[in-house]
Amino acid sequence: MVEKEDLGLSLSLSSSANNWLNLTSPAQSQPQWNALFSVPENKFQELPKLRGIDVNRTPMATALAATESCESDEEAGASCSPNSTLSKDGGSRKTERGISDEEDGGSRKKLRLSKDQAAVLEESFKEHSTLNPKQKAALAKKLNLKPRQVEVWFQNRRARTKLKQTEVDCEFLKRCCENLTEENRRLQKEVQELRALKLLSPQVYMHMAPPTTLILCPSCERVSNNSTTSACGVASPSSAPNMPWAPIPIRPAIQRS
DNA sequence: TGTCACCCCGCAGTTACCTCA
DNA sequence: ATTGAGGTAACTGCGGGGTGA
Repeated sequence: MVEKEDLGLSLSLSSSANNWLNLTSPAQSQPQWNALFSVPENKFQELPKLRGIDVNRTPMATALAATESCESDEEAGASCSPNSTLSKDGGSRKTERGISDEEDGGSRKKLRLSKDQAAVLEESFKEHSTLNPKQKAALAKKLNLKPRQVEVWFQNRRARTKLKQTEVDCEFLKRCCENLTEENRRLQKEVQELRALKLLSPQVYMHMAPPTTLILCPSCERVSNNSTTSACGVASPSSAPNMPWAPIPIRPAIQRS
Protein backbone atom coordinates (compact mmCIF):
# COMPACT_ATOMS: atom_id res chain seq x y z
CA MET A 1 0.00 0.00 0.00
CA VAL A 2 1.01 3.55 -0.45
CA GLU A 3 2.35 5.17 2.64
CA LYS A 4 0.57 8.14 4.08
CA GLU A 5 3.38 10.42 3.09
CA ASP A 6 2.92 9.31 -0.46
CA LEU A 7 -0.73 10.11 -0.66
CA GLY A 8 -0.07 13.47 -2.16
CA LEU A 9 -2.03 15.19 0.52
CA SER A 10 -0.29 18.46 0.01
CA LEU A 11 -2.57 20.32 2.27
CA SER A 12 -2.04 23.96 2.70
CA LEU A 13 -3.85 26.78 4.30
CA SER A 14 -4.77 27.96 0.88
CA SER A 15 -7.70 30.21 1.13
CA SER A 16 -9.30 30.25 -2.22
CA ALA A 17 -12.62 28.52 -2.12
CA ASN A 18 -11.86 27.03 -5.46
CA ASN A 19 -8.67 25.58 -4.17
CA TRP A 20 -10.06 24.46 -0.90
CA LEU A 21 -8.93 20.92 -1.47
CA ASN A 22 -5.97 22.00 -3.48
CA LEU A 23 -7.41 20.23 -6.45
CA THR A 24 -6.87 20.95 -10.05
CA SER A 25 -9.84 21.27 -12.28
CA PRO A 26 -10.03 18.80 -15.14
CA ALA A 27 -10.18 21.58 -17.68
CA GLN A 28 -6.97 23.07 -16.44
CA SER A 29 -4.98 19.92 -16.51
CA GLN A 30 -6.47 18.13 -19.47
CA PRO A 31 -3.29 18.34 -21.53
CA GLN A 32 -1.44 16.38 -18.88
CA TRP A 33 -3.92 13.59 -18.77
CA ASN A 34 -2.09 11.48 -21.27
CA ALA A 35 0.99 11.56 -19.12
CA LEU A 36 -0.90 9.32 -16.80
CA PHE A 37 -0.52 6.49 -19.21
CA SER A 38 3.17 6.74 -19.66
CA VAL A 39 3.59 3.34 -18.07
CA PRO A 40 3.53 0.58 -20.64
CA GLU A 41 0.10 -0.86 -20.75
CA ASN A 42 1.18 -4.45 -20.50
CA LYS A 43 3.05 -3.72 -17.31
CA PHE A 44 -0.05 -3.14 -15.28
CA GLN A 45 -2.01 -5.82 -16.94
CA GLU A 46 0.67 -8.23 -15.88
CA LEU A 47 1.17 -6.83 -12.42
CA PRO A 48 -1.31 -9.07 -10.69
CA LYS A 49 0.35 -12.11 -12.13
CA LEU A 50 3.79 -10.82 -11.31
CA ARG A 51 2.85 -10.17 -7.76
CA GLY A 52 0.97 -13.39 -7.44
CA ILE A 53 -2.15 -11.54 -6.51
CA ASP A 54 -5.00 -10.61 -8.72
CA VAL A 55 -6.92 -7.94 -6.93
CA ASN A 56 -9.94 -8.77 -8.92
CA ARG A 57 -9.98 -12.35 -7.78
CA THR A 58 -10.10 -13.84 -4.37
CA PRO A 59 -8.56 -17.27 -4.08
CA MET A 60 -12.01 -18.69 -4.30
CA ALA A 61 -12.80 -16.54 -7.27
CA THR A 62 -9.60 -17.67 -8.90
CA ALA A 63 -10.55 -21.24 -8.35
CA LEU A 64 -13.87 -20.54 -9.92
CA ALA A 65 -12.35 -18.58 -12.74
CA ALA A 66 -12.93 -21.34 -15.17
CA THR A 67 -16.62 -20.95 -14.75
CA GLU A 68 -16.56 -17.21 -14.52
CA SER A 69 -17.72 -15.66 -17.71
CA CYS A 70 -18.13 -11.99 -17.09
CA GLU A 71 -14.59 -10.87 -16.39
CA SER A 72 -13.84 -9.92 -19.96
CA ASP A 73 -16.82 -7.66 -20.22
CA GLU A 74 -16.03 -5.54 -17.26
CA GLU A 75 -14.28 -2.89 -19.22
CA ALA A 76 -17.65 -1.67 -20.28
CA GLY A 77 -18.34 -1.15 -16.66
CA ALA A 78 -21.59 -2.88 -16.10
CA SER A 79 -21.72 -6.46 -17.10
CA CYS A 80 -20.09 -7.96 -14.06
CA SER A 81 -21.38 -5.36 -11.73
CA PRO A 82 -25.05 -5.35 -12.35
CA ASN A 83 -26.53 -2.53 -10.48
CA SER A 84 -28.93 -3.88 -7.99
CA THR A 85 -29.19 -0.73 -5.96
CA LEU A 86 -32.66 0.65 -5.85
CA SER A 87 -32.59 4.37 -6.07
CA LYS A 88 -35.10 7.03 -5.31
CA ASP A 89 -36.18 6.53 -8.86
CA GLY A 90 -37.67 3.27 -7.78
CA GLY A 91 -36.04 1.42 -10.61
CA SER A 92 -32.75 -0.26 -11.20
CA ARG A 93 -29.92 1.85 -12.46
CA LYS A 94 -28.20 0.63 -15.52
CA THR A 95 -24.78 1.55 -14.21
CA GLU A 96 -21.86 -0.24 -12.74
CA ARG A 97 -22.70 0.94 -9.28
CA GLY A 98 -23.22 -1.59 -6.58
CA ILE A 99 -22.66 -5.28 -6.47
CA SER A 100 -25.15 -6.87 -4.19
CA ASP A 101 -24.13 -9.76 -2.01
CA GLU A 102 -26.82 -11.75 -3.63
CA GLU A 103 -25.38 -11.28 -7.06
CA ASP A 104 -21.81 -11.53 -5.88
CA GLY A 105 -22.07 -14.92 -4.37
CA GLY A 106 -23.14 -13.74 -0.94
CA SER A 107 -19.71 -12.55 0.19
CA ARG A 108 -18.31 -9.08 0.02
CA LYS A 109 -14.90 -9.07 -1.54
CA LYS A 110 -12.28 -6.89 0.00
CA LEU A 111 -9.56 -6.57 -2.56
CA ARG A 112 -6.37 -4.76 -1.82
CA LEU A 113 -5.00 -2.67 -4.64
CA SER A 114 -1.37 -3.23 -5.45
CA LYS A 115 1.24 -0.62 -4.70
CA ASP A 116 1.63 0.14 -8.38
CA GLN A 117 -2.09 0.45 -8.95
CA ALA A 118 -2.40 2.79 -6.01
CA ALA A 119 0.52 4.83 -7.27
CA VAL A 120 -1.06 5.28 -10.69
CA LEU A 121 -4.36 6.18 -9.10
CA GLU A 122 -2.57 8.72 -6.95
CA GLU A 123 -0.90 10.22 -9.96
CA SER A 124 -4.18 10.54 -11.78
CA PHE A 125 -5.81 11.99 -8.70
CA LYS A 126 -3.22 14.73 -8.70
CA GLU A 127 -4.33 15.57 -12.20
CA HIS A 128 -8.05 15.15 -11.66
CA SER A 129 -9.92 14.72 -8.44
CA THR A 130 -12.82 13.47 -10.47
CA LEU A 131 -13.00 11.42 -13.62
CA ASN A 132 -15.33 11.49 -16.54
CA PRO A 133 -16.61 8.13 -17.78
CA LYS A 134 -14.03 7.96 -20.53
CA GLN A 135 -11.15 8.63 -18.19
CA LYS A 136 -12.53 6.20 -15.69
CA ALA A 137 -12.80 3.45 -18.27
CA ALA A 138 -9.32 4.15 -19.59
CA LEU A 139 -7.81 4.11 -16.16
CA ALA A 140 -9.65 0.95 -15.24
CA LYS A 141 -8.41 -0.72 -18.37
CA LYS A 142 -4.87 0.45 -17.73
CA LEU A 143 -4.91 -0.91 -14.20
CA ASN A 144 -6.87 -4.01 -14.98
CA LEU A 145 -9.57 -2.93 -12.59
CA LYS A 146 -13.28 -2.52 -12.92
CA PRO A 147 -14.46 1.02 -13.62
CA ARG A 148 -16.50 0.75 -10.45
CA GLN A 149 -13.33 0.11 -8.47
CA VAL A 150 -11.70 3.19 -9.93
CA GLU A 151 -14.79 5.19 -9.16
CA VAL A 152 -14.90 3.97 -5.58
CA TRP A 153 -11.20 4.64 -5.13
CA PHE A 154 -11.62 8.23 -6.27
CA GLN A 155 -14.62 8.70 -4.01
CA ASN A 156 -12.74 7.40 -1.01
CA ARG A 157 -9.71 9.42 -1.94
CA ARG A 158 -11.75 12.60 -2.10
CA ALA A 159 -13.19 11.77 1.30
CA ARG A 160 -9.71 11.25 2.74
CA THR A 161 -8.53 14.54 1.31
CA LYS A 162 -11.49 16.33 2.77
CA LEU A 163 -10.94 14.74 6.15
CA LYS A 164 -7.31 15.76 6.10
CA GLN A 165 -8.25 19.31 5.18
CA THR A 166 -10.73 19.37 8.03
CA GLU A 167 -8.02 18.29 10.43
CA VAL A 168 -5.75 21.06 9.16
CA ASP A 169 -8.54 23.60 9.53
CA CYS A 170 -9.28 22.34 12.99
CA GLU A 171 -5.66 22.73 13.98
CA PHE A 172 -5.62 26.25 12.57
CA LEU A 173 -8.73 27.22 14.51
CA LYS A 174 -7.28 25.71 17.63
CA ARG A 175 -4.15 27.82 17.32
CA CYS A 176 -6.29 30.81 16.52
CA CYS A 177 -8.29 30.23 19.68
CA GLU A 178 -5.17 29.87 21.76
CA ASN A 179 -3.73 33.10 20.43
CA LEU A 180 -6.97 34.94 21.02
CA THR A 181 -7.13 33.64 24.55
CA GLU A 182 -3.64 34.88 25.15
CA GLU A 183 -4.44 38.22 23.53
CA ASN A 184 -7.55 38.52 25.64
CA ARG A 185 -5.56 37.83 28.75
CA ARG A 186 -3.09 40.51 27.79
CA LEU A 187 -5.78 43.05 27.06
CA GLN A 188 -7.61 42.31 30.30
CA LYS A 189 -4.40 42.96 32.11
CA GLU A 190 -3.91 46.17 30.22
CA VAL A 191 -7.42 47.32 31.07
CA GLN A 192 -6.76 46.73 34.71
CA GLU A 193 -3.58 48.72 34.49
CA LEU A 194 -5.36 51.57 32.78
CA ARG A 195 -8.12 51.60 35.34
CA ALA A 196 -5.60 51.75 38.08
CA LEU A 197 -3.81 54.53 36.26
CA LYS A 198 -7.07 56.42 35.82
CA LEU A 199 -7.78 56.27 39.50
CA LEU A 200 -4.36 57.54 40.35
CA SER A 201 -4.13 60.39 37.85
CA PRO A 202 -7.27 61.34 35.90
CA GLN A 203 -5.43 64.14 34.16
CA VAL A 204 -3.40 61.61 32.20
CA TYR A 205 -6.21 61.57 29.61
CA MET A 206 -5.23 65.03 28.68
CA HIS A 207 -2.15 63.63 27.00
CA MET A 208 -3.48 61.11 24.53
CA ALA A 209 -1.60 59.80 21.57
CA PRO A 210 -2.91 60.30 18.03
CA PRO A 211 -5.49 57.77 16.73
CA THR A 212 -4.23 54.31 16.11
CA THR A 213 -5.27 52.47 12.96
CA LEU A 214 -6.41 48.96 13.59
CA ILE A 215 -7.12 46.24 11.09
CA LEU A 216 -10.17 44.04 11.20
CA CYS A 217 -9.35 40.41 10.58
CA PRO A 218 -12.10 38.92 8.41
CA SER A 219 -11.50 35.41 9.65
CA CYS A 220 -11.73 36.02 13.34
CA GLU A 221 -13.44 39.41 13.19
CA ARG A 222 -11.05 40.86 15.68
CA VAL A 223 -9.07 44.02 15.38
CA SER A 224 -5.34 44.17 15.26
CA ASN A 225 -2.82 46.96 15.13
CA ASN A 226 -0.52 44.84 13.05
CA SER A 227 -1.26 44.92 9.34
CA THR A 228 0.69 41.80 8.50
CA THR A 229 -1.06 39.32 10.72
CA SER A 230 -4.62 38.77 11.70
CA ALA A 231 -5.84 39.58 15.12
CA CYS A 232 -5.76 35.95 16.05
CA GLY A 233 -2.08 35.87 15.39
CA VAL A 234 -2.16 33.21 12.72
CA ALA A 235 -1.75 33.72 9.04
CA SER A 236 -5.30 33.54 7.86
CA PRO A 237 -5.98 30.74 5.39
CA SER A 238 -8.62 32.70 3.65
CA SER A 239 -7.26 36.14 3.20
CA ALA A 240 -3.60 36.39 3.96
CA PRO A 241 -2.27 37.65 0.63
CA ASN A 242 -4.78 40.39 0.03
CA MET A 243 -6.24 42.05 3.04
CA PRO A 244 -8.77 44.60 1.91
CA TRP A 245 -9.92 44.98 5.43
CA ALA A 246 -11.27 48.30 6.40
CA PRO A 247 -8.95 50.09 8.76
CA ILE A 248 -10.83 51.03 11.86
CA PRO A 249 -9.86 54.19 13.63
CA ILE A 250 -10.29 53.73 17.30
CA ARG A 251 -9.92 55.71 20.43
CA PRO A 252 -6.50 57.16 20.90
CA ALA A 253 -4.20 55.10 22.96
CA ILE A 254 -2.91 56.48 26.15
CA GLN A 255 0.52 57.85 25.93
CA ARG A 256 2.59 56.35 28.64
CA SER A 257 5.32 58.15 30.46
C1' DT B 1 -42.47 27.11 -20.76
C1' DG B 2 -43.26 24.18 -16.84
C1' DT B 3 -43.44 19.50 -15.16
C1' DC B 4 -42.30 14.87 -14.62
C1' DA B 5 -39.69 10.63 -14.90
C1' DC B 6 -35.45 8.86 -15.49
C1' DC B 7 -30.51 8.61 -15.43
C1' DC B 8 -26.05 9.69 -13.70
C1' DC B 9 -22.99 11.32 -10.34
C1' DG B 10 -20.88 12.94 -5.91
C1' DC B 11 -21.09 12.81 -1.08
C1' DA B 12 -21.77 11.31 3.80
C1' DG B 13 -22.20 7.61 6.49
C1' DT B 14 -21.54 2.92 7.20
C1' DT B 15 -20.00 -1.85 6.76
C1' DA B 16 -16.83 -5.46 6.01
C1' DC B 17 -12.50 -7.09 5.34
C1' DC B 18 -7.47 -7.05 5.83
C1' DT B 19 -3.11 -6.12 8.13
C1' DC B 20 -0.29 -5.55 11.90
C1' DA B 21 1.27 -4.82 16.51
C1' DA C 1 -3.29 -18.23 18.43
C1' DT C 2 -6.06 -14.40 19.60
C1' DT C 3 -7.46 -9.80 19.62
C1' DG C 4 -8.16 -4.93 19.05
C1' DA C 5 -7.12 -0.86 16.29
C1' DG C 6 -6.44 1.35 12.10
C1' DG C 7 -6.78 1.58 7.14
C1' DT C 8 -9.51 1.20 3.26
C1' DA C 9 -12.39 -1.10 -0.45
C1' DA C 10 -17.04 -1.42 -1.12
C1' DC C 11 -21.91 -0.50 -0.19
C1' DT C 12 -26.17 2.37 0.76
C1' DG C 13 -29.15 6.13 0.53
C1' DC C 14 -29.90 10.77 -0.62
C1' DG C 15 -29.84 15.05 -3.20
C1' DG C 16 -28.76 17.66 -7.32
C1' DG C 17 -28.07 18.38 -12.27
C1' DG C 18 -29.07 17.10 -17.02
C1' DT C 19 -32.23 15.49 -20.53
C1' DG C 20 -36.08 13.96 -23.20
C1' DA C 21 -41.09 13.36 -23.47
